[in-house]
Amino acid sequence: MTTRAEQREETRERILEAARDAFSELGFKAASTRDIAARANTTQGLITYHFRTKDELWKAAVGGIFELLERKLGTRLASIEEKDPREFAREVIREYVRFTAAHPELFRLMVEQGKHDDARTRWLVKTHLRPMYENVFRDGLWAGKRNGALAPHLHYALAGAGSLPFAIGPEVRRLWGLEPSQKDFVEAHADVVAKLLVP
Amino acid sequence: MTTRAEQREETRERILEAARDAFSELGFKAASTRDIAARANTTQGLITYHFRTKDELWKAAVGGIFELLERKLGTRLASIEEKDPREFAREVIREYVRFTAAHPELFRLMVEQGKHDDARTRWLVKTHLRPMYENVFRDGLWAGKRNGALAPHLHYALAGAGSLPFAIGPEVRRLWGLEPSQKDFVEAHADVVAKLLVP
DNA sequence: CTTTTCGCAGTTCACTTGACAAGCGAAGGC
DNA sequence: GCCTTCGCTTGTCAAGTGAACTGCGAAAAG
Repeated sequence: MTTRAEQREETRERILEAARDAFSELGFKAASTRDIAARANTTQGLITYHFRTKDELWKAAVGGIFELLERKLGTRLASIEEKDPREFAREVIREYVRFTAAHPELFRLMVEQGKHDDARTRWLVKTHLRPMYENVFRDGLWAGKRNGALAPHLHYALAGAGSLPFAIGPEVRRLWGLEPSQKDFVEAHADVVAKLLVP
Repeated sequence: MTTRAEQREETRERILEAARDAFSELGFKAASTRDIAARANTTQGLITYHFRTKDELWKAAVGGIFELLERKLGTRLASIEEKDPREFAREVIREYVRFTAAHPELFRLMVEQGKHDDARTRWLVKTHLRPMYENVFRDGLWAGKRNGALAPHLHYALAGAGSLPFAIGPEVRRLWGLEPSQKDFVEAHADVVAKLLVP
């Protein structure tokens, strides 16, 4: 016995999850609302009903990812207990790598949107990227480090080095015959990146 | 006074350049042949005439980028003269970063295609990524280094860390107010990445 | 029990997409 | 100089595309 409100919320969430998959896989334009509806086991008309336009569906879907990220990554970083500051920094970086390994959609979306300078990018930066940078990175990851002008370079070095092999998993499999989702690979990559950034 | 063969080659090249822009900006599916035609100042029918299908146009366009890359990057790396092996390695990495800064399409295409495991990805790996990796990276960049199992991790760390801020220029501008195409930024980033990878 | 609400599927509409076919007109072979 | 070749434009087609507008049936409200 599900009430109407529950039912509504459940289908909305089903559509959002399908949209997250489709948008991060294909990009905004190439992902069709009919494809998303099919992945969510419903029809295209329902998407219009719940989200009015494709643009609002995108915002809701992407917003969902980032909220999840900020929650999960935030609590993970807070749970690290380590006295040696350098080893602490390394473990924070390892946690970040483990995270992007489990959620490659984030990096895909960042690259996909960061290429353009449209309304969606502006919305993404203002609503999620800037707050996430300020909370998670500046006040969490780099907390205490006064690296000043080097900050942006280290920021993108970490994001790029840590996320790339997981974002392009199919290519890694084809080119190296390795399975980037396997725990061995994730841990090895996390350790390499951590030791590169904190020697 | 242009001969027919010259004219033909010139328009083909104009279309290919427009296709390179469009494909790396929008991805394969979202880049329409009509848009590409408009960028090249012609009509859509002409693309079908010269390349038959969108897929063959993509192969020709992408192939062109990689050929340019292999030539340019290869000669750049060969021109470095430096006795100290560690400083040599750093300078090689700096050259690589300068290169991706000037050609962000490469990284965009890699991420765009590396997400999928379709016929295009297989073609890309077999025709360009594997040869390029073997010639430029294994026998050029990492030449002599026996890093064994670490090779793939260092490979993606360099590619990701070195290329990301240039691939997502618009985001860098919005988020940090920096201009990643400026020489200062490129050199600073090249130096940071070089010193991270070769301490 | 009656009436209203509303989550949802089906259909339609204007428009874009890749591919193709027909025709034009000038360059090039004879 | 005539006629063939061929680079190129235009028109057309079927298959999608996003958005809107139905109508129904069951849950909720009275």
